Amino acid sequence: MLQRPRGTRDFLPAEMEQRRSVENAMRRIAHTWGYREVCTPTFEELELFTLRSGEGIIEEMYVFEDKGGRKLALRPEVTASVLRAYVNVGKTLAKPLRWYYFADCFRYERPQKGRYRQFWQFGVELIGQDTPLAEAEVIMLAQDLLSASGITFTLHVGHLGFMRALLGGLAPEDQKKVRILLDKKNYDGLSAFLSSRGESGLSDRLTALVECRKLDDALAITGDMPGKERIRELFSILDQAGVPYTLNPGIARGLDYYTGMVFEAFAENLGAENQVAGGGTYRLAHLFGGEDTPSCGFAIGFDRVMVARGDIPGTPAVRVGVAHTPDARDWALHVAAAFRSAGILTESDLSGKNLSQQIASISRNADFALIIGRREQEKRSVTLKDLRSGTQKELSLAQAIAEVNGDDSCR
RNA sequence: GCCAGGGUGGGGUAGUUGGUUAUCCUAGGGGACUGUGGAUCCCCCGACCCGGGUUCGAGUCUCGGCCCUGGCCCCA
Repeated sequence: MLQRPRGTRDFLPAEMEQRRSVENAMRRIAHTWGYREVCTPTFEELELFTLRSGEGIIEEMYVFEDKGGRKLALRPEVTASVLRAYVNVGKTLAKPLRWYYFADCFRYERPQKGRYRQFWQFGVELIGQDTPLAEAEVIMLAQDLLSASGITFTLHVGHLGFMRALLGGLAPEDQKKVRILLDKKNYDGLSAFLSSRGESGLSDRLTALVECRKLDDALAITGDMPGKERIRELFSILDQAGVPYTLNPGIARGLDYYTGMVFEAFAENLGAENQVAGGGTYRLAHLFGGEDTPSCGFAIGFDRVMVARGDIPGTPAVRVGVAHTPDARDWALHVAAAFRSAGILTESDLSGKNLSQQIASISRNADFALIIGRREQEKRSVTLKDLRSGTQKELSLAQAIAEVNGDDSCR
């Protein structure tokens, strides 16, 4: 038997309904913040991604050549595409741009819990505004979106300025090594490494900074630093707005294109892959041939949100099944059409079996049965049977629709 | 790429020291039954992940691969 490709999934209706319900909740939230959807190609020129992240990522991408010999890649994330689109077709729009996307991405990695080779991201980019308020808005929107998804999570907010203030004296290569050691909490290794660079005093200050959870303490460690007032303002906005965040000066996000604020969100009960969102302030547009443009954004790992959320049964729509005798087919079709026009989920029995069997079949998954036989057809009426109470009555079409809709609104 | 544990009908399972036609539940389909309920009866569908090896004989032992689940690495 043919198997689906490794790291991909099939979603059956029950799961798709849950996914769509969360997706729609996120869309609604983004909409109320004034963010509008964009859609970019599923595949892009390979260079778009190597420009952003270096040649190393080719190993972890789906890369292919098309029939014209172009080097292409399935998108491993969407931010690069969105910024490319901005440079290509969006740069004359009035700033700031508030954009969001919901898109599947592809990475060639070892699948595990919350990690698949095809996965979905819900992301937001705020382009062309470089203020603490803009950064705060993006964080608050992330908070709003994750809350709406129904998961419990913690939000960690940091700023690259802290670490830069301490590491400024080191060569870029050494800075990277330090960040990796810090990220792994390998403090002995860190201390040894910094001693070898004649910076032994830095080690304690760095570890203190990474563990630090109060802004004043962090600033005390870094001393005077560029952008200090701006950082104060950002966190003051978050405090004023009551955003439940944890200060985490240790977030490095490992990437060179982040320029200031960075944040991550972690969900419970997700195992090793518990990060459900990440983002920050960055600059990318100039890499793709545009003007240097400040941007801020994040992506939510939609599949991880769904795993963290667990099964939350939705309220099923009221369902109506239509049973009919062969001589009443035309009236039955008319009745079904009228119910659907009224917005009611209406399934016609297609089997042509006798009424008894049709009703038996309908009663397995519907709330009401409509029974349409010659009697009803002649009187232009319907027999509506409430399958939960077992009661039934013969009604006009309009009355029956009102009855079912009334029941629906009580749910 | 690395480590560990797994893989028997669609789902869940039994399968003894290797030994008939692989068990049971459930789901699905069909029939009996043409104006009223999920019933009943009968029938059907459908599995040992794939390939090599050992053996008279492999679901069972062995090797390789694939896939799944955790974890490591990575994480744009």
